[in-house]
Amino acid sequence: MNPYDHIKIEKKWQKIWESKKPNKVKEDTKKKKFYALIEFPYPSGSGLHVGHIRSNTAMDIICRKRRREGYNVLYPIGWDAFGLPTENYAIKTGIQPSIVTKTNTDIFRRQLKAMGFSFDWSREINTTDPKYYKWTQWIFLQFLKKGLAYKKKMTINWCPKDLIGLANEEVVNGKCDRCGTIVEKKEKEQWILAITKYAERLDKDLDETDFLEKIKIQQRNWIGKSEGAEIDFIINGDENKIKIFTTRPDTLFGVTYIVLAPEHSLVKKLILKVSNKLEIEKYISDIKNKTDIERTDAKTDKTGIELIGVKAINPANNDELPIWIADYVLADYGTGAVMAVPAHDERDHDFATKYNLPIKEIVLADKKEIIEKYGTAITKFKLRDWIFSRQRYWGEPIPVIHCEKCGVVPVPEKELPIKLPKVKNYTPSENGESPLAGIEKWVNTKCPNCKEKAKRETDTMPNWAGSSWYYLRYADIKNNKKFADKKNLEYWTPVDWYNGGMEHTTLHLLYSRFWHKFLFDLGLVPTSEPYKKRTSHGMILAEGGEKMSKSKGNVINPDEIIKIVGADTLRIHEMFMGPFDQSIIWDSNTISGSRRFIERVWKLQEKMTAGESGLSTSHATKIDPLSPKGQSLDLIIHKTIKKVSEDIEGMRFNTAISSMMILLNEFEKIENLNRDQYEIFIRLLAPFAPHITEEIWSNLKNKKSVHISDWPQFDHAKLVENTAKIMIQINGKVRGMIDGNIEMTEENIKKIALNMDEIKKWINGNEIKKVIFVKGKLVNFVI
RNA sequence: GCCGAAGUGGCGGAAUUGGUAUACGCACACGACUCAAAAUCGUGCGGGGAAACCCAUGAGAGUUCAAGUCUCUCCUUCGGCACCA
Repeated sequence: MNPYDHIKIEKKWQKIWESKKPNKVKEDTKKKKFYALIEFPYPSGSGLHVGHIRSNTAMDIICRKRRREGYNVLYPIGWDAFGLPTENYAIKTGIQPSIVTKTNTDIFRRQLKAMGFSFDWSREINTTDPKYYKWTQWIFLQFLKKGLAYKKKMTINWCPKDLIGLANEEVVNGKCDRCGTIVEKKEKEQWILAITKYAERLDKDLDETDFLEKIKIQQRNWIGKSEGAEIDFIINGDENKIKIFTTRPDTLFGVTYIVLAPEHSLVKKLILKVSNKLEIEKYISDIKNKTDIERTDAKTDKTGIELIGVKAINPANNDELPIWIADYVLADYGTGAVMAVPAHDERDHDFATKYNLPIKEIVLADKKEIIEKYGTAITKFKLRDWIFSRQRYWGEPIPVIHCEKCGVVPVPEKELPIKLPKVKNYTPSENGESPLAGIEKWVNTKCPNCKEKAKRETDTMPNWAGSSWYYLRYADIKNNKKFADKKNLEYWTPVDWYNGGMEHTTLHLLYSRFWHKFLFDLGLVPTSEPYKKRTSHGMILAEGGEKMSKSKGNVINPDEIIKIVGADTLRIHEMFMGPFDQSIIWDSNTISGSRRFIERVWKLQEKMTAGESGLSTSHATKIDPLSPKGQSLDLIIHKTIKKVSEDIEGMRFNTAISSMMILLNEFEKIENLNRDQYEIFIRLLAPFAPHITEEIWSNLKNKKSVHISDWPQFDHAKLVENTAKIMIQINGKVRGMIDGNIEMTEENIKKIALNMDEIKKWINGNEIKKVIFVKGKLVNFVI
């Protein structure tokens, strides 16, 4: 037997798979389909991350199992290649982003292939390919047509380092999600996608999905649905009314004052009537100078000022209420105005205490009645519309033209794609314009409508655009008439199982659900939800629990590990490390255990292939040896088949591997292992370690690949244990053990137990008050 | 503050869902092989105790014949949201 040479074996089979393309799939209506998806990677300059390997291996195992269960499995891969890091690298080095992307995807592709993942490489996509982003642009035009893409001058979150506008989802604790710089406010015309139009459905339709509960909860929190009522408060001696939003109309009788957000449009009008105009103006300008972090920090004291001279009237009891403006009321939620009920609401209470406002005991009213009499039932969401334009180069150009006469004119669909022109300087400008604005030849064009001189839009789309629909393109990547043919979509979609990171829950996952629903409404996709099931992997962290990053120099390079121990060992190691859904700290020292396991699997072949006739005879005589513990080996094997099968589906890869280790330990102890039994083991291990198992499988003179062999089925009959160790307990503590039969009766066991010295000792003449009997498990004497 | 997840050996972690706590692996110790080392194989490995036994699953109570698992109170860690009316 040759020593295990992972380099030779892995190269050999990868070459064969490369030429035979065993995982290339066709739409085959006779077969049940299984569409498995992992988040396509951003091809960064630091190469494949061990975290990619974790999630890709997990889904690879599931796919390999499903193929062998008869499914037609689509497991595709591509590149989400637009984005800032590539562009920043281009700025630094002067190398074109498209070239950087090519270099990086080549590296990623090589690394993924070296891991033996069973992707259908014939369906590889790249979001930066004009043939791909033609359709990203096309979908944008559909949004525009339906009025769901609009341009608006607004205060946006501006990252002064990246020189880019950010979506709400990209601002974390007032900082840029990408670089950590404190976000500034900037007035700018922006393209917006009206995701809020879909808020209700994005919330409700989660019910239909099989997403992990924590994912549903996080999305629901983010969408922030709350049901309540709008109630108008008349202003004394003024034709204007204050419309407030409340989730507790039943507390209307406890209202003691009204609060407007400082930015509320009514403030400008009411200020003309008040006696403290100057103070109010000063207050408002002070607020404007605060950053979001300063203003929204719940720990800082609430501030406010009364509009002296105007009063609002409570419609329920005609109380005259003071009107305040305060920073704790947000302009962009609800109506930007609240009715304050200090007896009920903690924030109102704090504020009332601070400013000596009355606190009135409340009697709860009938909610429905209040709404009927004084207001309108309404549902509000925290979700904001999606700021969709970026002032950068490396993204899809937004396909519209600005004409002085005709305004915003969509690029005619037949002119798509609007390709990114080559640029010399990728640096964005301080005034917030995309580098594209500097390319006059590209910018200056003709209006498709009136044929007069016009200018192209120079903003590009965010990196979330291409990933919002990529799973649809996999169904039909070569189509140049549609983003994907309906027939293909009907066969493959929805995605059956999508695994990805929790960090995308309120970004990519939400955005793509939104796009999908929009396309569904246009009749372009067959289902209203894109993904049936969504699971999530835990992150792999560097020592000390930190994120791995190039700048910290704590990145683990998979190439080195593959070279030293092999891809199969790395796969096993990452799956064995710990529970798949939990984050874990990388520890290179423990890989040796997985390598030892793989080597012992390799060595076990000797028992099979040793001797000239070893192979065929052991196949024929099927003896079922007993394990040293006296259990039938068949029983252990069938238990393992059950465990591995169930654990794969439940993503409990760590325990699946441990059960295979246990089986291997048994195999090693047994002299006359028969070939069928060993082959079952190899077939179970194959999804985890595809190279070594394929090699062993062929050494065992099997003609076809192990990866198309049937998935082992366990036999219920063989799972029945008839021997059992029966515990004898005294007061719930184990004091003895009987080797017995699972069918033994209570009387029988009692008789034996009461004769055992170690039991007699404990009973010692005490009265037996009660006996608990669990068949095949235990007898408990209560004394 | 609210929502969610989790606290088990020196370490990563198991535990048929209420029935032998610490599977599997790492590390460690001893032994075999070797001139020697590495690798490999074998044995041991929660704590206390000479033993009988006793004590241990973040802390404390409770339910139960029996609790890592169920209930309550509290503590800690990690994620998410956060002045959302």
